[in-house]
Amino acid sequence: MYQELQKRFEQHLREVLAAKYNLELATIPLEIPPDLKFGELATPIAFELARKLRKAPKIIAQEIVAALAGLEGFAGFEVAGAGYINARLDRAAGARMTALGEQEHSSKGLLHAMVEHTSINPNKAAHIGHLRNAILGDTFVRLLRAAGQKVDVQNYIDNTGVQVADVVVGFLHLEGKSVAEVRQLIVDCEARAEGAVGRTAGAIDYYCWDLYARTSQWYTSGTDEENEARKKLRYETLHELERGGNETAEIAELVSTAVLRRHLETMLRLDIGYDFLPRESEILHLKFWEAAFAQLKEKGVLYYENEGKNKGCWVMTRPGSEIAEGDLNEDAKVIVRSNGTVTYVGKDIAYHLWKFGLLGKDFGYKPFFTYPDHECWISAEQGDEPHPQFGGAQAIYNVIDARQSDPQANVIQALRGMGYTDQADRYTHFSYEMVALTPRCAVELGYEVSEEDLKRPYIEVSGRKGFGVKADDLIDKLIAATRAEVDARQTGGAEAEAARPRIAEQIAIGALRYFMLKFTRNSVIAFDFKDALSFEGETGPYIQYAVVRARNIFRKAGTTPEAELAEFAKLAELDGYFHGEDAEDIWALWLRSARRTLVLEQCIATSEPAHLAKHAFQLAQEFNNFYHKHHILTEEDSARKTFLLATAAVALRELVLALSWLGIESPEAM
RNA sequence: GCGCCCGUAGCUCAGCUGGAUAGAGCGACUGGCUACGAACCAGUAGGUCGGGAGUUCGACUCUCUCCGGGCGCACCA
Repeated sequence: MYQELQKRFEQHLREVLAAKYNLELATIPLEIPPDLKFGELATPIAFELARKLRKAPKIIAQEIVAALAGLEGFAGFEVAGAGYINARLDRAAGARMTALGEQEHSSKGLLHAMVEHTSINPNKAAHIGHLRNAILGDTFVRLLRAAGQKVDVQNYIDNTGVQVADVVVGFLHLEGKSVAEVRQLIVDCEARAEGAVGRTAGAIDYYCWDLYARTSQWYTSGTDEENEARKKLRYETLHELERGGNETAEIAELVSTAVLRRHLETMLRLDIGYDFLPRESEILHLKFWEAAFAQLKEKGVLYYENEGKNKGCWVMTRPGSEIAEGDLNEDAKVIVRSNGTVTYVGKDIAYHLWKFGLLGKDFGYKPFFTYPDHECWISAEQGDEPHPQFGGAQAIYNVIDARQSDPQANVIQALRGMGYTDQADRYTHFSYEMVALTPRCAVELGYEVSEEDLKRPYIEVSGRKGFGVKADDLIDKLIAATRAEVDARQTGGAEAEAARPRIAEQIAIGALRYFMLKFTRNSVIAFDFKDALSFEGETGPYIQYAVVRARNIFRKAGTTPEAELAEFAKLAELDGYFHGEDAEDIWALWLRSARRTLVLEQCIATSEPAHLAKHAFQLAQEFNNFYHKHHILTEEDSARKTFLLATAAVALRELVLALSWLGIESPEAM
C-alpha cells in the first residue's frame, strides 16, 4: 500500500511541477517523516528548487501545496518547518488497502538471476563463517523469488584445489591409508553419524577438520629439508588431482564428495538448498578454460608478456590501472603462468562466461541430492539426459567474502574487456565481512590465544589451524538451549510435549538465521556464544514470539485472521479508530505493515537483507506494544473488537511473511 | 607503498539516493504478571556521530587531510 501511494504522490508532484514551473526532475526526493505528526510521506523538494526558482523554500512549498489539491488516498498536504511538504494519508482508505494485502511489485525488469553461495572447500566441516555466507545467500534468493524473479542457486565446489589436496596428503602420508581404507572410513563415519544424536559426532567432515589442521601444521613442523620435501609432495598431489585418472584423484573424489554431502546436510538443517553444484574438476576436464582462452586472446583482453617479471605469461591489465597500452606493466594480473597452467582467476573467468551463457560449452549433469521439493544436480563429464538447463543467466550474484574483492573485480574487468558490458553491469559481488571469534570465546573453546590476540577485538577463524566454531556444533548447542527454554515454559499435555523437539528446532534456527542477518554485510561479526544464544531483544525468537502471541488471540477467540479481515472490510466507519490519543500507535503498526514491498525492493536494490531483518523486528516490537496496550478478547464494543482483531491479523500476516523471506519459520507455540 | 572496509551511548550495532529533536538491542537502575503466555511492556541514566578543514540553505551521510583498527595487493586457490 505504502509504495503505491508513494508513487501516486510522486506522480502528482511531477504534474504540479510541470504545470506550475515547467520543470521536469529526474528524481523527486521522498522520505518517511521522522514522526507521524508530520504525516506519512514528505518531500524536501522545495529546498532544492529554491535556488533554481530564486524564491524562499517556504514560499515554493506553499505554492506547491496549494496546487496539490485533492489526491485519492490522501487526506491533505501541508507545509512544515522551513519548507517541507508533508502529505497525510487517508488512513481509513490506507487501512482498507493494507487489509487486502495485495502489494504489487513492479513486474518490469524481471531477470533470470543466478545466485552462487556457500562454496565451501570440500575438505573439512562447515564453520560459522560459512554459515553467514549460506544464510545471506539463501535469504537473498528468497528475496529475489519473492519479487517474482526466476533464480537458480549454485554452490561452487572446488574439489581439485589445494585445500582438498592437503587433506589427501594427510590421508596418504600422515595416516598411510589406501583408497580402500579411505572408502571404508567414509562408510564407517556415515554409519556412526547415522546413529548419533546431533548426527555430527564422528562424521567425515569432522574427521577431515582435524586431519586438515594436522597436515597444515605438518608442512612447517619438520626440518627445513623435510618441509621442502613435504611442500613438494603437496604440489605433486595437487597436480595429480587436477590431472585425474589416478589413485590420488580417486581419494580426493571420495573425500570431497562425502564432505560435500555433509555440507548439504548441515545447510538443510537451516532450510538451505541448491539447484546445481558445478565442480572445478569438470571445468578442467571439459576444457572450459581452453574455450575462454581463445575468446580472451581474440578480444585482446589477454596479451603475452615478453619482458619483466611476468615474462612468458599471458596477463591482463588490472581494473583501474593507469599504465598506458604498450608500456611494460609489471602490475598486470597473470592469467596463464609461464609453465602454461591457468590461474584461479582464469578458471573463474571461464566459469563466469558459462554463467552468462557466453562460453559456448556446457557441463554434463547428474542428479546428486534430493530435497523434499526438488532435485539438486551436480556437474559431470558425461551427464544424464534429460536434465534441467542451467547457465545463461541475465544477472548473477556471487556471495563471496570481502577478501576476494580483487579477484572478483578482475573477472568483471575481463568480461567488460571482452565487450560484455551488460553482463559486467549485472555481475554483483555480494560481498560480506568475515565472522571472527571474540578472544573470550576463543579462550572459552579451549584454544591457546596469544597475548597479542587477547588484546584484539576479534580473531579470524582459520580452517588451516582448525580454529573456529563448527556449524553443526553451534546448531546442536542452539537446539539444546531452545529445548531447555521450551521445556521450562510449556505446560501442555502429551500432544504439546510431542511437538517440543520440532518447536525447539524452529526457534534455534530462527535465532541463528536472525543473528547472521541482523548485521549489515560490511560489518565484521565478532562471534560470541552469549550473543548467539540470546533469545531476548533484537532476536529471531522475539519476532517468533510476537507471532505466537497473535496466533493465540485468534485461537482463544475461536476465529481466524481471514474471517476477521473479512468482517473488517464490512465496517462502514473506520476513521474514528485511526485518529485520537491512543490511535497513533495502532496506525503506526498498520503503516509499517504496509511497507512490505518498499522494504523488499530496497533490500534487492542494495543487496542488503539486514533491512528486512530490521523491518521484521520493528514490526514485532510495535505489535508487542499494541498487544500490551489493547486487550482484544475483553473488548465489549464488537465493531472495535473486529478492528483490533484485524489489526492483529495484518501484523501477523506481515510478520509470518517477513520471517519466511528470512528463512525463519513461525512456530504454532513456544 | 597502493587499494577496499570500519570508527555513532559502557558493550554490540541501525541510521534509505545529504534533510526536521541522532535510534535500537544488551548491560545498569526503577516499575509492571488475578487481563489474549513476562522469550513481554513502561520509565530513568548514558552521545564533541574518531580529530580537523571544506562543499551545501542543510553533513552521521559527500570531498580532502590526519589519527586509530581490519582486510587485500602471487606465475596460491
